[in-house]
Amino acid sequence: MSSEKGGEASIQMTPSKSSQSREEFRVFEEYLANNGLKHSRQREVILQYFLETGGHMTVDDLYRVIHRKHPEIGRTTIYRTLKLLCDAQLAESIELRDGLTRFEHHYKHSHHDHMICIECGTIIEFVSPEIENLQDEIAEAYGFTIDSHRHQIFGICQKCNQRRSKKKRTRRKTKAGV
Amino acid sequence: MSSEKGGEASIQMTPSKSSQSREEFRVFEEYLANNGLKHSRQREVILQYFLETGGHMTVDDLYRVIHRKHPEIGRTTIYRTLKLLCDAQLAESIELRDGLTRFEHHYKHSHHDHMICIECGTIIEFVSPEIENLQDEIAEAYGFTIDSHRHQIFGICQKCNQRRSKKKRTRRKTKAGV
DNA sequence: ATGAGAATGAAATCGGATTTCATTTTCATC
DNA sequence: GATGAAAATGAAATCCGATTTCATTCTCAT
Repeated sequence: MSSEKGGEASIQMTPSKSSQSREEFRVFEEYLANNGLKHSRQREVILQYFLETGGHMTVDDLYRVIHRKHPEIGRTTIYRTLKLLCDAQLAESIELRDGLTRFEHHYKHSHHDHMICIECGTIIEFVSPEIENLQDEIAEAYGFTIDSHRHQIFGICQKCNQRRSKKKRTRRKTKAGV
Repeated sequence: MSSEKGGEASIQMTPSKSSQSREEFRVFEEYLANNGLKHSRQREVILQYFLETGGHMTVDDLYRVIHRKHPEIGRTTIYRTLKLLCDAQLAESIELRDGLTRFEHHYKHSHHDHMICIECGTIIEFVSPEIENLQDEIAEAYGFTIDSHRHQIFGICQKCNQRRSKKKRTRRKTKAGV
């Protein structure tokens, strides 16, 4: 799950030049300027890697990836910068059940909830306007004003289901054979 | 929220004799017996207080309440016993956003989700079969087998809403007066 | 160039939860 | 009722993600 050596092919490790022109960088610059904060090389690098890597990264995931090329950037700065990115609405933090905070891309990403595979860790995003509506109705019935919510479904994803049933079939065959 | 001095009237501090006859004690005894575990005075006391106090207690809430009458019972034992109660299906742990684990009564309590007031901490339980159905449909569409879920709505409860609007009105009046 | 204020990063600290370990308690067996 | 093996206890140590501290470095308006 936490990409250590496996999924490197799918994750861009060396930010491409084109990413430099991403809107997100402008948004971040603006945010810093509007808040009397300063630009820094570290912040730029961290945003770069945050954008390049898939969503749902932990601080440590990101730290390990960045550390290879930028061993001078510390964990603390990554913690702080990710918090800044959240404040700037570029990132959003989510917490599943493992106690780790993960960071999603938030810029122009619409609201969604999560299904999490408890076997392989895959995170599937889903949206259900119907559920959101029911939620609003329930809140209203209680005189409750919604600020935010989290809706997480834990279970076994399709791939792991298939892997499991394959294994079971094999095991059964073996048993019968013996 | 965490009952330190305020809501004591509503929380039974000295377990009544009648609580001794609760079914939960039998379930616990059975669980212990079936798993080669031993009965202990501490475990009985902890279960007693767990049942007597309202749901959604943290380990520390429970520790403070128990400590007054039973200063010899340590936090560690409370941690361990609550875990046992979860294993025995008498309790269920939930985690909100404050990083603390809370324990609900689970015995013969049906599934529900939570609305949490971000002002006063009140936890409202709600059930929505419609949402559960939609959830199942979504999972099925993804070939996902649900193991469990958590659905938490954060916002302002009715009481706090009223308190707020009252304050606002007063403030407006004051401003106008000055 | 320069200086005030912000950013950095290593190390210390925080805090809830878990583990360790020496001691005590439980309970089946005699 | 005594006995001993196994479980339970609790204080202290440890874990671990996250935050804070603080001396140093960097940014950037002037």
